[in-house]
Amino acid sequence: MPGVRTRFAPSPTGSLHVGGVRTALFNHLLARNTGGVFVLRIEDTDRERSEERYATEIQEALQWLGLDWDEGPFRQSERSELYENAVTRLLESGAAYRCTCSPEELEARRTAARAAGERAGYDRHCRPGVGPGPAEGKPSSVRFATPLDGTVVIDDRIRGRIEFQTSEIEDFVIARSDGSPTYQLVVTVDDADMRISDVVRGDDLLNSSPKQVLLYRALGVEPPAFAHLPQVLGADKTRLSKRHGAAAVLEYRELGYYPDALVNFLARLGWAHGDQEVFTRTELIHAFSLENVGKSAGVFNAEKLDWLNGLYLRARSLAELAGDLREFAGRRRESLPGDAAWQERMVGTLRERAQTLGQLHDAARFYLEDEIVLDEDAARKHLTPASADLLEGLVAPLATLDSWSEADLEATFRAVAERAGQKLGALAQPARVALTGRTTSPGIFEVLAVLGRERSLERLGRAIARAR
RNA sequence: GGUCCCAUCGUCUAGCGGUUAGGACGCCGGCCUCUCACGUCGGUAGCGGGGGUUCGAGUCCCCCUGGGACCA
Repeated sequence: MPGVRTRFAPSPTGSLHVGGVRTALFNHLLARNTGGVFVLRIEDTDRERSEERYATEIQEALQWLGLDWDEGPFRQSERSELYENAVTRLLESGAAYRCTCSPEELEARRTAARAAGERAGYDRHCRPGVGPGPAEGKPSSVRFATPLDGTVVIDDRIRGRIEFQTSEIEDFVIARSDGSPTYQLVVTVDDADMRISDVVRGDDLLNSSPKQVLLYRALGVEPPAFAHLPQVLGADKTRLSKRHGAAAVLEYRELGYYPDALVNFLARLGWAHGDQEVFTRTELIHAFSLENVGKSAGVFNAEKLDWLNGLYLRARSLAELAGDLREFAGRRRESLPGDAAWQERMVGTLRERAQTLGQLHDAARFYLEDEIVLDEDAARKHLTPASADLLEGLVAPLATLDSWSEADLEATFRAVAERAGQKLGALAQPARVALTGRTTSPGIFEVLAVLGRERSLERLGRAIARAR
């Protein structure tokens, strides 16, 4: 069996979105688990809508996700000669013919046909031996001469056998009157030229597969195997677009998601391996198979991605996580104060409460900035005259505490609370608001320990003043 | 309009004729506890409908319904 060769062929007409990434991922996994080759091809034949910045962005996104390719990126815009040759060959072999019908003529006959209750497709007016033939001296497009009868069978690796009657396939255009080749032609010529063995793509292209098979035959090339992936939908079950929160993949980087988490999540959207939810890259590569890809469209479940990302985040060592946060803050054009050791202690107190680096960074604000943001509701509830007295009782013992350790801090709190005849919570909550500005935070002793004595006492003092 | 595809908890899914229909996210509750979270234990919730085939259908076949894609 010749080696597996898969490809990902995006058009640079917009940012790469998560649906596209999943297509790329499945192609990548299929190539990797068979020891095959993964090809990247930029389908930039549409000069009007293609933009270089998107071509660049797509590659950056794939690299960020670790979806490395073995060949390419090939550019269709640099391969026109190949397409022109193919059109010429098809014309010469009689598999295609010139058509001089103008858009107006086509539209008129189409309307008439529909009124007469007939098929709306091209009427084969210019096809030799069928219609009157092309007119002289008019601009011509090139159409494929679809066999008048017969069937095309797609043995889809996900959906099984799908049969198309060629009589239902009209004589589609393969080259426009300006000579530019159409999608059907270009894709087929490239896939054939690049010896793609498995075309894995979205099921929105399912209906164009029989046309491509016909082209392969006419070109004298054995068609590849096909696998049509179900769509990825937004929460409202419509196609993914900008409206669905983060659509562009690189936005997930800006939000602080891990590429491995996103890949893990996307792999499980439409594919399953028993009950397993969490996969390393290696496991993914070994476990993946097209046969286990589902057929129905799937909704992008953002909460599940968050959960998974939290798992990946918590699996990082403190040193790694501190490094991740430094890099992330840098991306936001901010930097972290303190040395690496202090940063590690800080993220250690926060990581169980964050699912993304963005959340981690936001939650770290009271550590990072001198001025805390005081939540008004929290202050009203916890910074009262009564709690001011309680907090006051903390000041002297903390100021003279021998070691600023979590254990000693806790002992001090418990002693102060007990002397006041209060539970620990009655003291801890006001202290939390005083130190962090909020009612929820890491453990109060951890917070004190990381903040340090000076900053802690200063914040306590200010809170007491405000509470009175 | 034509062709094609799809259909198990709210969501992602396991299931490949015999299961108390399993797991995960979410949600609800218990435990842990200085708050929140993490963790842990438990709970809620599903085979779209109708016909067949079969001793027996979530599973196989047909129809309907409902989604969707492409072409026009």
